[in-house]
Amino acid sequence: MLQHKTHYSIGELCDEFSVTARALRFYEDEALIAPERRGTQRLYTERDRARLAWILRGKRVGLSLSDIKELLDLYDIGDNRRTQRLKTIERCQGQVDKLKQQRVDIDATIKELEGFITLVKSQTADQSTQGK
Amino acid sequence: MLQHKTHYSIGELCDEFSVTARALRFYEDEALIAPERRGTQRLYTERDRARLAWILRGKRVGLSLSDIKELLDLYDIGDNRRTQRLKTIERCQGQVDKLKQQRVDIDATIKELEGFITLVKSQTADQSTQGK
DNA sequence: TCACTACTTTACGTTTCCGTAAAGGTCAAT
DNA sequence: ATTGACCTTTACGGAAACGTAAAGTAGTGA
Repeated sequence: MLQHKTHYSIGELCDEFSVTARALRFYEDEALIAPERRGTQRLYTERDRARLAWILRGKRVGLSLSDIKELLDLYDIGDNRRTQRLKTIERCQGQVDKLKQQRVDIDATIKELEGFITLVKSQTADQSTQGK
Repeated sequence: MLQHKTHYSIGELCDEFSVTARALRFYEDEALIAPERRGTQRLYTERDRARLAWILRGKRVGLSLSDIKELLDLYDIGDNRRTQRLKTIERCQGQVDKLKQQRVDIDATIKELEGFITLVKSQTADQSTQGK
């Protein structure tokens, strides 16, 4: 049975994801994760771990913690009222649009930087030719 | 001759790029742009305008102002020493790598959000079918 | 001359996302 | 019993990127 651990200590998650305990506690203060307790110590479940992965990826793409919280909450709500679902779709679509625009910007920036690199490299090649 | 203006006031640039004058002055304090002066007022050239566009796109992809400054400076330096050029290439390549990783994260996030949207939409469709 | 608009500087305030002590609790191994 | 590793809370600190008055200047039109 390939079954991974069902519980993680704060230190384990820190090591796995290369974040500080301070950060994890901060995310908890901000209600992004809510690990159980064994006495005073935190016990993270597999679900908490998945949420953490989501949080960190969200950060890498430039979402704020409150954006991330909102999206995570939307996943969880399971609210069946139609209006609520429409709002959910709207919010998500908004983020998707932002991310798509961001991808356009990223591609343009990569292109420009790579062009510049090529230019500088060609100069370096010139000199090394002369330098021989 | 299709020639655009050669000089812009701070207000014009603000309108064009939807940024506040405060932001532009802040970028100037941080040495990201250095407009001329006519008396006390700032006169932005076409080059300043291009730099501003670069700055704002850099921001949109999540670069810090100091990252942006560094890259802009690299464009300008024209330092011909070989070691300097190698450093330049290294820095740029580093940013390119970061941006490529970011694109991977963005694609994954978009995919996940769109999947979720599809799911919620299907539930909404169910209910509207029943609701008829 | 008066008013208006666009510009200027100086300077303190704000939000986000944690870093970094400080001071201590818990449990296992020596 | 004491060390050490790992955990806890509370609370002040700090960089980044501006926001936001406050108070003054410069040109323009009526």
